[in-house]
Amino acid sequence: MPRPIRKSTAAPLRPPAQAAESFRRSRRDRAVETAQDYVEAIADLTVSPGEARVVTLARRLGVTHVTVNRTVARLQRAGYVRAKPYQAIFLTEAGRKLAAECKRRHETVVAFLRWLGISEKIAELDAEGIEHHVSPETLAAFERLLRKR
Amino acid sequence: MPRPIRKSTAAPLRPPAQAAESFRRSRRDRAVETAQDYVEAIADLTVSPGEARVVTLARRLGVTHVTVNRTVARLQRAGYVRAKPYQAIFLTEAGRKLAAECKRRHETVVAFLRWLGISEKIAELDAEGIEHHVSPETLAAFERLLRKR
DNA sequence: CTTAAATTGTATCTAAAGCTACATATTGAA
DNA sequence: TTCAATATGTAGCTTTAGATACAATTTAAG
Repeated sequence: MPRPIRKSTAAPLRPPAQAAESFRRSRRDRAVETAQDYVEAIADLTVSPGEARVVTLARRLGVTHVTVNRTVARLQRAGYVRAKPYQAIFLTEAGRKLAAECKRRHETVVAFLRWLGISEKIAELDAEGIEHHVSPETLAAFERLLRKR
Repeated sequence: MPRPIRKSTAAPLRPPAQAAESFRRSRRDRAVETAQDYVEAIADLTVSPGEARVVTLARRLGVTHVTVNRTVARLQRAGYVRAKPYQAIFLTEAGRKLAAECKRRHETVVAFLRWLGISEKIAELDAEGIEHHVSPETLAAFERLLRKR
């Protein structure tokens, strides 16, 4: 009964494709977020308590050791970590580089939120979600503001 | 060979659990992000071109009509939309409310990024990812700054 | 040196979100 | 009114990320 409303027979293809771009990026981001969280946590744990083990990672990330296991295997395939059965997990050069970038970006986002007057706790919480979606341009804008504060 | 390094026999449980909180929230958020993107898109399309159809939504969100179909079914189970086979998709009262909240938040984030000097295009792109992770506190801080600009 | 506890690994399930390929329904135009 | 094009639906595959239950290994303590 109710017929679809269409502006023309030839459906518009350009404008919608452009509008979809931000959604696509947002989704694609999700695939690397986990990797970033893991390498950052591994880098932390390698400093203290001295090495990254499966259970320690699981506690830090709030998941079971099974999830950690599978994800670490994937990160190894992707070339970010080295891991052998029943041993500690180490970052590769690529992993260390990624971790450093993430750490810097995370700290910038937290500092920026703190500058806005957000409490330490909320800033940490929000940053964890936000940091993965901040473009270089926006990160630069954050840093600019923090410098001239 | 290499033995795990442990500070004490009784592994610390409190501090790590607290650290894991932000990761858990960030992950939990992901589950509702899709719902928010969909209801916002449906609300838009209901205004123009007049109704939300499966293909239109698919083009807007940059996915196939199959994905839209399955997700719309889930949103219906969740009580956000009404949808019957081969007909347009409508928001329920709950869906309209959620869409309005998302729209307002999205616009605030974009306006804030624009205020920081970010270009329209990048602001839109970043906002799409960031908006889902902005707490009420942080949103309020954005609005405060925009008011006294 | 044995053994209980902790850690790590494996098998298997679930759910979300993406896809292609194919089937069915609807619309609009000849 | 038929029919081709468009829209919608369905079947089945993939990946990611979570889980429980159970098996195997390692560590630490007696």
